[in-house]
Amino acid sequence: MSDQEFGDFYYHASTTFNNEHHVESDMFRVSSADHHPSSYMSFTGCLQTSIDDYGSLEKAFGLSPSSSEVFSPTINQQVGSNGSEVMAAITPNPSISSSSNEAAGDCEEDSDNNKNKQPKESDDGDKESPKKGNKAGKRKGERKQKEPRFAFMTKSEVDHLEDGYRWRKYGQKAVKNSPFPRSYYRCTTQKCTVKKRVERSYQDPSTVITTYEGQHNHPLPTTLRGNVAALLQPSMFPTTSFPHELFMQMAASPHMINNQAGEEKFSPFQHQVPDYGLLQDMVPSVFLKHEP
DNA sequence: CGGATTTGACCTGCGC
DNA sequence: GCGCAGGTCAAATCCG
Repeated sequence: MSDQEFGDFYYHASTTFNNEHHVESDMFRVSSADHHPSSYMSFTGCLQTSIDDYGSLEKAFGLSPSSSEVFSPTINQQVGSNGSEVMAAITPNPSISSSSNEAAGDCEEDSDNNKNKQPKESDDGDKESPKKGNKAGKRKGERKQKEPRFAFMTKSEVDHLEDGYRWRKYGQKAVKNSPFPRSYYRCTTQKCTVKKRVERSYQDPSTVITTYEGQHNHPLPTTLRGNVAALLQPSMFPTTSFPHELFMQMAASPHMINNQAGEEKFSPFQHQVPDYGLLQDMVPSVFLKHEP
């Protein structure tokens, strides 16, 4: 099923479901000498050139130049059955000190993201601003730990792909050098700090780039979508480690189109969502490592 | 009517 | 210091 060369980090895996649905994953490391997370990148399809900096990486993903993400180990997954395609990147512990992505780090220290939401009654006493005070709630000098990030690209006509969780949109911004806006979502579950950003690639408008930040600290909403909820239940994953949880979402989300209402409108493939065993075969072991 | 979305304003960090 | 861009807030609005 796969050939695996973690020596210099090329990974390819392919899996066929029911002789019909074919999934391929590719991952490789650009520079074996570089330990920086950015040394990992997506390969298949989108990258044919050597990428040595964030800029080219962004271009490879069709991101706006300023929306710099540090992509680390990357899966490129292709689901052949319906033409949908997913390419993914994981940032287990981004170490960059990007400014624009500062908010990503907010989640960790404030277990509940209320600090962001209630700046006015914040303890800092800077209530001078009638609208919002220190909305970020960051104390100067404080270094915020960034949440792990997971980004993937999906060929889809809808921006917001259903992934089993409930999200509330809290913002939308125009993206520089891109005609498509970026949308910001937060998990609606209390005390869950997970956020995601959704934007279209300006290079390939048919591609949606979704970036998750943080880890869900709760099971899937039980009211949600029968089989997928069951498939993604933490009981299946006693310790829901972030990467493979999202890989599950990767596997499922391209086929769950914008179904916030909750009813099931899955494509036939959904009923063949791979079980954990299959995923273990599909996903490099590094992605399946459970937290201690 | 309550929850979700929209949207303009505001905040922050970075580069120049 | 200023401008820019990303990210977030929260009032207004929409919708079931």
